[in-house]
Amino acid sequence: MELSKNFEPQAIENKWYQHWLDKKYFNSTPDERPAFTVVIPPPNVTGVLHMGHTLNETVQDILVRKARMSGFNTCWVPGSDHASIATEAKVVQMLKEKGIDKKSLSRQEFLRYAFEWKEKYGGIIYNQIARLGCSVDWNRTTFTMDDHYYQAVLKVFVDLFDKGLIYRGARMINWDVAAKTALSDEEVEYKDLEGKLYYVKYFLCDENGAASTKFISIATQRPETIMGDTAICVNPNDERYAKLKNGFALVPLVNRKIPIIFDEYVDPAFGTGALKVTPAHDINDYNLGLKHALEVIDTLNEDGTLSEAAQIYVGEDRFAARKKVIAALEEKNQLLKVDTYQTRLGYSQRTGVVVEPRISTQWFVKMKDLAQPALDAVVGGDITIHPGDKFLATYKYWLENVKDWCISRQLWWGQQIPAWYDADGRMVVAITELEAKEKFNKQFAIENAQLRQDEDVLDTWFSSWLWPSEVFNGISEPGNAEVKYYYPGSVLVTGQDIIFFWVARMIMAGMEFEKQIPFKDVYFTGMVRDKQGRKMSKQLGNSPDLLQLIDQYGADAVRFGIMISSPAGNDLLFDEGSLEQGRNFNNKMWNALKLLKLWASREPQVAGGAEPTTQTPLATSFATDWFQNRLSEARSEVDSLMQQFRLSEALKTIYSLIWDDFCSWYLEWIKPGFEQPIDSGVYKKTIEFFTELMQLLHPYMPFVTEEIYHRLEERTDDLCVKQFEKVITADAHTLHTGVLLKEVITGIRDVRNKQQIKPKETIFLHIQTENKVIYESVMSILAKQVNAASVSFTREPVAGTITVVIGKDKFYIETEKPLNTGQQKDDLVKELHHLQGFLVSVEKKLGNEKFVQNAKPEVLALEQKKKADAEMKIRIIEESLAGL
RNA sequence: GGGCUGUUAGCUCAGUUGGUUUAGAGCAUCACGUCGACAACGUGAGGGUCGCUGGUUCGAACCCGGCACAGCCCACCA
Repeated sequence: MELSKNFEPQAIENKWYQHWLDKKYFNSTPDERPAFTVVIPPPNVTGVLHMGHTLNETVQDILVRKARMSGFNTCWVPGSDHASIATEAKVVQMLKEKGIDKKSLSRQEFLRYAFEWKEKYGGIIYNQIARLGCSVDWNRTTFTMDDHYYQAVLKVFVDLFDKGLIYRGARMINWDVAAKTALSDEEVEYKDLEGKLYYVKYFLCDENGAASTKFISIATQRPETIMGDTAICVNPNDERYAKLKNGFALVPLVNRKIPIIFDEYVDPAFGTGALKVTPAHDINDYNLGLKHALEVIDTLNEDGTLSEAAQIYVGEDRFAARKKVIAALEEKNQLLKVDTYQTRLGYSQRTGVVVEPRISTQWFVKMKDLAQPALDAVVGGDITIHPGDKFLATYKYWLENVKDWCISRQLWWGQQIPAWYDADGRMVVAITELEAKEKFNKQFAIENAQLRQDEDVLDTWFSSWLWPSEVFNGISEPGNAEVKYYYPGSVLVTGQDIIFFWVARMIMAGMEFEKQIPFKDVYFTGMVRDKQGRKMSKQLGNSPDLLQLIDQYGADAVRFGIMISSPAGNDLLFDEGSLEQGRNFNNKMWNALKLLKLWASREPQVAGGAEPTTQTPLATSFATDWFQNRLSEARSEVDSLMQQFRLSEALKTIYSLIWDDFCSWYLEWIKPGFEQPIDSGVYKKTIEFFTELMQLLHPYMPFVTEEIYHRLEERTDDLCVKQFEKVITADAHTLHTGVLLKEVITGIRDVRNKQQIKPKETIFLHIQTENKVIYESVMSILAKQVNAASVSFTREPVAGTITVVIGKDKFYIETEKPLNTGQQKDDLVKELHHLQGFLVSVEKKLGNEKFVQNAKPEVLALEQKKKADAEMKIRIIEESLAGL
């Protein structure tokens, strides 16, 4: 079959992916092999894969494929998350574009639209995962709103409620005014910015509310909330305000009388030392209000507009109202001054609006008891975090200081909270209405109660925390055969940004419901940024389209590019240049394949046949010997690196093994002469090496390796499931000879370059060495690689030549044209200076009595060897210089 | 405000318990090259007083203190 000039990924990717699917290589059922389980961090169902996912999925696929080829029964579960807020916002937007207002729909109608939307767009991410080559078990695709999953979430809710770990109550929570729902603390992102501090005049008054001309000045960031003020607070030790004891003041604009209270919470040094207390709209004020039994006046509606309670500017948005309040205060001469001020505001992670602290009745999970086992699992070492040093402290701190988790959301897209109320506000928690009625009967002796289910749904993370277990129906059918076999998972690969949202909570859920850790290792990938280090974002337009990249470079090149520049745990600066490098790597291997095919077409001789072989058997046998050992050496390096999750370094090792050792050295060493056939034994060995290389690389670049695997030889099996052989320990002596040979070749080529000897011009090489045996074994390789017409040994320096010194050996290069000894002399002098400097430092060390006394014997011996080597090299160079 | 991490070649990073020939790789750069796999290539080269500063040590990129800069996480001061 004719091979194309370059590797063409488009032509083979779909073919092989389909083939792997047809062969069911990715499908797993429990058997006698050990399981290697990975659950995908489920992306948002209506999302598209961004570069962060790409990195994540690639890392998982590498680990899974490697395990699959190493005797494990691998099971990688794909799926997606219903992402309640994000998806609901998209559906609401879609409806709006169609001219439909969410409010005009019933819950059922809305959910029908939402499921339609999910069916339409949910497939996009799965297609992208497949295009990337991910070896997921598609039969196990799970969605967090699948029936069994939905039931599992409800079951867990009821269970935790019965255990007293879920409660309902009015608390101050974070409110998203755009989505009109409560948020958890984790869903709020804080940003530092420059705000303004307004100093407002509050007139004092008597207990009847009669205004005085005296006033107290108060600093606030949020003048639009003053209508909700229910006190002014000062520090009891602040002498300036001591005379205000039992006093009152009037809220500006609305002239409501409020008490002046005293609490040490107030910092006299900040602002004016007096604080307006607005319990409905600030967490600190709320706590202060509780302590002093203050009235709560909520002046905001759920959408962030001012409520009736505000009395003025009712219905205006909070920020518009702020401007109006400021203007009104100014007009009444009650605005004293405005300062700029560094502050921090909380924004909703999903909708981006400024979050409003709001008192509201919500459902909460008590976290303290759940946190302890999750903490122990990681601190005790049952779960290992990679890179550990970086995240262990963060994880610990969060769990040790964890607060209760607000899990109710005022949305429709999600699992509806299984709490049931009757008209009198009595409540039970039960999965079905029928069960709820039974409970009502039991608890309240009410038969056939008229019940209404809680309108709210649960936080998305309240379903995703069950993921490692419920993808195997571990919650809905506890102890089933699959969950027993696959749980706990092997490794969880995810972004460090969801360590609290998801990782910590999965560990809690695992410990609570399975009584076992959910996975043994956690591997945190860094964040993908652009090459200038900026976050990827739609606004900057620096977030590439994955499918377009795959079309352009091929999936293997994308995987290569993202992995080669992805040091463990660090952020990754994404640069298309690295994809190019991946594409070039594909071509390099493709061309090596073409070379082998070229040799094959020249009818390889039968080894030991009648015809004389054209190669020096000794030389080719060294080449194959050497590469065999080099391969073993690299394989154990790769294994060790991968075990430490140093995937980028492992890839670099393989890359260099293939490009440098195999293509640049080995193939050149065994390359037959012009129009000569290759020795069949060497050819066979080479096919084996190439095969092993493809196997080693396959987890990283599955498509090109599978293709080459099948083109190297007719096969009935597939690389995808080819099991790794045991690594044989490499022979150090052979490896060392290889290193020496490369060094000699490079040294001589360097001289050729500097002397401007054309590649076609031959040289005569004379070797002066005490170790002839080594060079005899590689003589023909050496001759070919430096284009020497002859290689001979000598006991004496050869006049009229250029000398190259490698180790203890000298190489005299003789040519027919005159040589530039000036250049040679400069180089030798430079080298001499370097060695002399080095010698001085070694001698200094050895001359130091304390060193000789304290250093370990092997260190001392090494230093002495260094000294001897340096002295010898200096002597050799001096001799060479004398001969010039 | 508290905590964590980092600072090594133009860029991105290695450098494993302090000693392994006075610091390594990839990319980028430069020179030469179209030779029968490969110019998306080959051969070779140049490039770093390891952020600064004290200290420990016979010996420090590595250990300790201080400083500077960068990044991240956490925190209710109006």
